[in-house]
Amino acid sequence: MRLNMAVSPSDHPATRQRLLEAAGEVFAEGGYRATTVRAICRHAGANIAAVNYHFGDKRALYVAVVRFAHSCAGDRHPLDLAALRRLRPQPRLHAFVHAFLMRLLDQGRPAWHGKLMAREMVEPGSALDELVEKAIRPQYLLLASIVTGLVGALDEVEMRRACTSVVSQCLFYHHARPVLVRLFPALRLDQDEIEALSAHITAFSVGGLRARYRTERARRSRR
Amino acid sequence: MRLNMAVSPSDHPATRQRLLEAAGEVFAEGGYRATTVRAICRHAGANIAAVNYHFGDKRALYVAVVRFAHSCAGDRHPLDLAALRRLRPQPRLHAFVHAFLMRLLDQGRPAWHGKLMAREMVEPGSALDELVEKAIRPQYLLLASIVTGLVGALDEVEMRRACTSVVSQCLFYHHARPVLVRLFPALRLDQDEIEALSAHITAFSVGGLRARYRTERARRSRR
Amino acid sequence: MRLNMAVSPSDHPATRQRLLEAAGEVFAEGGYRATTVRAICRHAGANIAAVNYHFGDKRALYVAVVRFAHSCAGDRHPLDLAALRRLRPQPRLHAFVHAFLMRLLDQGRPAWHGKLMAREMVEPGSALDELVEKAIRPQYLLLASIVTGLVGALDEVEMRRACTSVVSQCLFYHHARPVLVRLFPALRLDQDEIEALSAHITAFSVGGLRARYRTERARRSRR
Amino acid sequence: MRLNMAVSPSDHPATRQRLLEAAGEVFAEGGYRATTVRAICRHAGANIAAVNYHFGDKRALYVAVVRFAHSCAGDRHPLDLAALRRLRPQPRLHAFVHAFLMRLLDQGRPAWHGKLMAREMVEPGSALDELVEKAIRPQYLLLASIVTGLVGALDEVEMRRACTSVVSQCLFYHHARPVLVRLFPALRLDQDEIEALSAHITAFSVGGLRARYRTERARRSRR
DNA sequence: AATGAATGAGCCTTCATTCAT
DNA sequence: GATGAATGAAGGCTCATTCAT
Repeated sequence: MRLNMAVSPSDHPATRQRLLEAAGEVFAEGGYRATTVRAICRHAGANIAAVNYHFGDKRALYVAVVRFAHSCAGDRHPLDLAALRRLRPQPRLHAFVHAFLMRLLDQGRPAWHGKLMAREMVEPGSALDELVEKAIRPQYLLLASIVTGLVGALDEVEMRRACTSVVSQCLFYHHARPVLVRLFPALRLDQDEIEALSAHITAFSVGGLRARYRTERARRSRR
Repeated sequence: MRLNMAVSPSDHPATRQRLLEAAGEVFAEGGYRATTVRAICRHAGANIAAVNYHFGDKRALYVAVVRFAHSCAGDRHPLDLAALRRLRPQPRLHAFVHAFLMRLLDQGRPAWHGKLMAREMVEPGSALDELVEKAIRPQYLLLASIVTGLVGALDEVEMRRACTSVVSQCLFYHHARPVLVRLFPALRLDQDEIEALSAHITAFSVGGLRARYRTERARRSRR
Repeated sequence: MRLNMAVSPSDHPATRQRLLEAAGEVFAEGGYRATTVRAICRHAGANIAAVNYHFGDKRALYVAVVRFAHSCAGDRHPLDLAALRRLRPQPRLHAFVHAFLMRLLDQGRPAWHGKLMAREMVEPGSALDELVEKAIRPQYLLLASIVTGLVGALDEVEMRRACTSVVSQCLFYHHARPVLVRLFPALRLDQDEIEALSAHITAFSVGGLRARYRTERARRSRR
Repeated sequence: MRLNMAVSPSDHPATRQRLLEAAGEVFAEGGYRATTVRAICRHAGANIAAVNYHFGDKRALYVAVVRFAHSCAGDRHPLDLAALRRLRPQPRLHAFVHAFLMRLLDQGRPAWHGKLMAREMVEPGSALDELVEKAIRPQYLLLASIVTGLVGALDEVEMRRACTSVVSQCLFYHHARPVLVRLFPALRLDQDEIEALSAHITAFSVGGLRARYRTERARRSRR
């Protein structure tokens, strides 16, 4: 009887936390609308009223899930900014692309973070504003600095086009996965493919950027 | 006399057709799940039972809509294959990219074809298999031939990577539009931007493809 | 098979109507909050979704019920205004009080009209504004004219006090019925009691009004 | 040692008491059904389980509240029976009416006693039987004695009618307040109006009672 | 004595679907 | 061929209540 002092917080992981993880998975799988709180609760082994008790309502739970996903975004595939800075421009872009793809395509658990965010991008569900400012814009600025390192400074419009050209190649493998699976039945998005893909996207992008933007000045400053 | 065998589909402006168009718009806007048959029928000026009468159920209507969208895919922004073939490789890619972007971003009505297909790619709804074979694979093969024209023959894996790198840059502007709107409040995806974007994506892609794939053999065969 | 041509509109009284009547009874019995649409539908022999189909939602049904109750308010105990005008002041008040009590206390069916309105007065449920303007104010103006006939013209404030003194005696038998049946177990609010009550309230009120308001001028004008 | 037997109810400012007061206010405001135990506990600054802990369940709390309201009924507007007896009949009725109105309409806090009882009269909630015997019948008997002082002895039936005619005029201002507010937007039930109303109801009632009941015998006995 | 977490019944509403003309 | 009415399954949410400290 006295033994359960330290038990409940550890083996009964707070229900709230279980709810958060379960909701993450289910939301990532089916989207906001198609997901029922009943399914989430069943998945979390919790009562139907638990989500209302802990989060207020379905929408608030969703926002909490997105926030949570972002909060532990770099846990598995962190980007060491200091190390990044020590690399030369092209390897730097490679590191960025690689980490990006890993976060999106990693099948390990919890693998729903990337999926959830990608989904939120396509069909915004009241958490996108925050996500953009806290998670996406910093990544954009990081990529922009890498691009500047490669081809020199660009004005705002061109920088936007340059960065989207890079980033879209990564996200596509997530967004269009259902199509890719059907179009290329042989495709396996395993670790090897991620490596090859990182190399491809990096080389393709560097080639594209240089062809489009590298001026004499930039070329000289590279030497 | 039973004369109405062939009459009703012609004299009444085809409730069935109106349903199809209305459903296309609404599905494209909100997705399968979020769209109600009531909304479709209201939009089409038809009775609530019309969907089930003409198509059996909601899912069958959806499949019919996707099929219909494909059947008139090239109506507004057709790709003249013969004309395409007369162009040199880079302008040929530009024509492809331009038509692709137009189909996705054109705000005119009925502009739901591209939107619907893009959506179906992200969240497959039982019509994707057919869509892939009838609409997407032909486009892929066309693009592959254009790429071959630019950098010579590639093996299956590299061709897949090359084509996705091109196509992803176009689709991204549709898939990630909610993010882009927030990230770049000044962005307007109007006709001018579509022109600039076509040029950018073409130049970027040609640069990327050449940097990555152009061999001596390909260079020579280009002369 | 051909026999049911005229059946459905008559023995299947429009569902909507059955819903209206059932809702009237149940709302009158338990109030807006305590009443469930399930109970209403069960009572009406209709499906749970019927109220949504015919009225939109619970609140709209409630408003429709109040409106309906008012629309057939005078069906059972109408006040013949022309006949009223031919009476002398005191009998005129008696007629008013009598009709008022009948409407409130009549046990016949549908007897929920009065109950519903009395309830709406105590605990307003989004239909009171309309009820006041369409049903209550006209009655108030009628009573005011009767009072004027008895004691001469009064200013607005005194007229309000005079009329409420009269009307409250009637409504009390409805509002406080639960108390009355406990306080006076012998009390039966049958037809006889209603008659006696009408006489009592009339005499009491005329006495009260005259004691309080009758001036010399009014007394003279009465002759 | 188990010293806390008699301690806890005294040193902690009686959660139970705070609960009782909070419940009184909230019940009086919204009625039994519409009031949630959560709202009560929040209002009392107590835990959600406190109600069930201290009272068993919601209904038991309600009964306790009604009982409590009655137990301190005369705290704010007491009727000094001895002083009452020294007054002449009409001032005695005035004092009764005035105290009654004050209890019902006083906006001060805690003013929920009268409101709660008035509500319980309209919609009995399992505490009415006790309320009638302990609180209402004594008041009725007191009023009956005042009426007897005014017009002499009456039989049970007439006494009931006489007293309800008086009392209904007071309660009406509580029961029908929502209607009155809409019907007479200028009406303010402040202290001044309560004074004027007491005078009006007293004069009206005395006039009514005398007109209806004063016999020669009663007139003589008054001298 | 008192609490925060958890429960499950039940409510209103929505939806795709079917029925009976 | 086409319709308005009706259906029942489910969904999100609220609430009084109980459990385990």
